[in-house]
Amino acid sequence: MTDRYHHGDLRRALIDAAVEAVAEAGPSALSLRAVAKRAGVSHAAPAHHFGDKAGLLTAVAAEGFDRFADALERTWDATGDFAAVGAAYVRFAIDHKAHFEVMFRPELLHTDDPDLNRAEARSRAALHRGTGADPEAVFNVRALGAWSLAHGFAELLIAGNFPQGVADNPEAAFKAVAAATLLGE
Amino acid sequence: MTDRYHHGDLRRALIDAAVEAVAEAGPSALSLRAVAKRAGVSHAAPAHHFGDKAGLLTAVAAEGFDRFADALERTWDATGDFAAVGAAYVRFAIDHKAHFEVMFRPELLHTDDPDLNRAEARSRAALHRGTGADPEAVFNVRALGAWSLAHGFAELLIAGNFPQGVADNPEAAFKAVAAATLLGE
DNA sequence: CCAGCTGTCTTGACACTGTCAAGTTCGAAT
DNA sequence: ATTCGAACTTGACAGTGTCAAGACAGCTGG
Repeated sequence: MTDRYHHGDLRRALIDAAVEAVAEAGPSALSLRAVAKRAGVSHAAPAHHFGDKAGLLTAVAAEGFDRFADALERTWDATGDFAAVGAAYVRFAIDHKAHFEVMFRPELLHTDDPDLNRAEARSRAALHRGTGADPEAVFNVRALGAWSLAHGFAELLIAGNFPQGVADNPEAAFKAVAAATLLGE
Repeated sequence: MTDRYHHGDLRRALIDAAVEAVAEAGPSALSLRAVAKRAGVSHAAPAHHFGDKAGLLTAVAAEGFDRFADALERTWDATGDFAAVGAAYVRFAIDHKAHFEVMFRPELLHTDDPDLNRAEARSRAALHRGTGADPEAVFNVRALGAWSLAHGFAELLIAGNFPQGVADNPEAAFKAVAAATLLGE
């Protein structure tokens, strides 16, 4: 039924396939040929859309940063609470593990990709807002601290460094940690 | 002069070569054959000592955790101050970027390796001590918070997500961040 | 002194990888 | 109706990890 040529939205299908593959075995084990097979196309089809392997991962990362920004903005608008934004940070890392594992790994990406940079900037702005920092300041210690706390928590958690109790309810655990460590207003 | 067989301490030489290679291009770009060439041996020599690629990276990670524990213990003994331990955490990530990039990436390692587990436990104990947490408690929010803060700061820094001012003097920046965000005693 | 054994390293092979060049197919514009 | 260009395939190449087999060195017991 489907033509061999002109798939329709192969770009989309390849990104989805890549996300699945990354979710299963991590970014370093990703194979372009396996992604192509998963999408039912020839082994060189990905290169046509993304240039090379880093190009495909860059597209995944860009999509990740966009959804990330969405999630952060959404919970900030709904709660206006930093701890909630931090919990959303952690939740995103778990629910979109594949995206997250790629987003902060510049050696796998084309860091000058305009789409990636745009999505990155969105996330950065959302984060800045969520930490209550002055968006004009280039160097805000409160913002760096809040970002570090949420990011470190997320990284350590998805790498399996935290005890079972944390993994069972990560958002609550993060809120407890934030309350116990962060300075008040 | 050098025999082709019985190198002397090939295991050591291979680990060093691997560390150099990782430092240059990251763990995912590591090639066993390139490591072998760097050490001046045949392409299959690494497999004999480490089994496979993950085995070599596991050895690197274990060495990393040992040096990491050393550094943390040293600064805790010298200062007794958490912020100093956190700064040492960050300093280690910078000075031993290659080791650090491998240590927290379980999908690249043999996570059941006894040597790795021993070194990991050493680091964990040193960290626990450095955060002033009860070593018996399995779930200490203060310890998790301090660990997350230092780890997140280190990860974001070496991934290039922080402004230039932070990279210029990372230890001072971390201490400032810790002072501005962490609750007091 | 020397036979055999064990661990160290090499050689050769295999299937798989990313990337490139060339070819094929199809939709659309002219 | 023809040309044109984008989408995708096919085929090739060098490089990869891993495995089996072989070559070598040094020790161990006679």
